Amino acid sequence: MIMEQKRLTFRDHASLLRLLGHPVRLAIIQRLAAGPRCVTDIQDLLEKPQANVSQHLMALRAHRIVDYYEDGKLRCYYLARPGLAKLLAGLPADGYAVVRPSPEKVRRDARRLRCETAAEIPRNGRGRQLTGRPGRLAGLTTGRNC
Amino acid sequence: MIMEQKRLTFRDHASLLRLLGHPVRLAIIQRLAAGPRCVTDIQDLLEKPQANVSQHLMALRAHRIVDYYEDGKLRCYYLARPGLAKLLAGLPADGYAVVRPSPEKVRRDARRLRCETAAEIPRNGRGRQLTGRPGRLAGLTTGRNC
DNA sequence: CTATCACATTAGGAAATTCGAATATGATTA
DNA sequence: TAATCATATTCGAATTTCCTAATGTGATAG
Repeated sequence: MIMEQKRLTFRDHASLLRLLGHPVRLAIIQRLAAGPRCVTDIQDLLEKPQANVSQHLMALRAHRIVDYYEDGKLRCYYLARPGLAKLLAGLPADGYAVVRPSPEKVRRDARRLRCETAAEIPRNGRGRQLTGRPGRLAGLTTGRNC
Repeated sequence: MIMEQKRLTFRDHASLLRLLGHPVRLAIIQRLAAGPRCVTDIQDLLEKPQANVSQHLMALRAHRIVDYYEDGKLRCYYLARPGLAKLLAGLPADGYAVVRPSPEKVRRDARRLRCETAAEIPRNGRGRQLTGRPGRLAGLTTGRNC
């Protein structure tokens, strides 16, 4: 089995997350996680108009989240990436824990990283300046540290 | 510690995923995963204009993905939900495995679920019909099974 | 062959997002 | 106090997303 490791960019991830970020599409994924379904059944379960469900399925198909086999005149959709669905199912439990670190530590760490940034960024001469920003740094404003 | 278990809907999940579904916001989260940062540093690292970074931070703040402490005239942003960032980091490895089940099994399972659907849905008389769909089912079309 | 079923596709407008430019604000420095 | 720095907010336009209505299509039933 040949694996293409395509080095995914933020853009790739973002478009996948945007795709998942729709209530109807999430509902479709949840239903399909329980087993394959034909389009009409999905419609009935979600109580959404046919064209709309079809469009969302098309979108999911385009990113290979789902796929289908034909069965007579039915199309049996199934999850092409079960791992993704499982990840989504676990999202609230893992992802929603809010943390409140001590202000002092946050401030200290931010200052330290700020100093490292000055070295990290190749602002010698003038690096790439894609946007019309002035480019502060190396002249670190307030003599707070470093 | 009191936990509000707010029973999250698809709508909630979707809006969170949409929020994460932007390359600049993902980049911000990645940077903050390495430690807290002030806004100017984030700007420099991402090479994006100030207003834009500020807007994205505002969006992330609104969903409590990030928060900040003040340090003089700086604002030190940090991840308020580290678990979410970790989940995002692991996303490509876990979520991208594509599966290809046998057509026969998919078709069989879809048929079986289709039959269960007929019982599951309370279409007696006429249930809620939010959308103007005709409402097939119980009259299962083709005598394929059940 | 004709009708119907299951689904896809197209077209258009409404709504939401995104971004840059300009402006505002509040702390700090001179 | 005036100037500046770090950041936020507002405004409007460009772009994208979403949905409904209408129509197209291929398989099957009659």
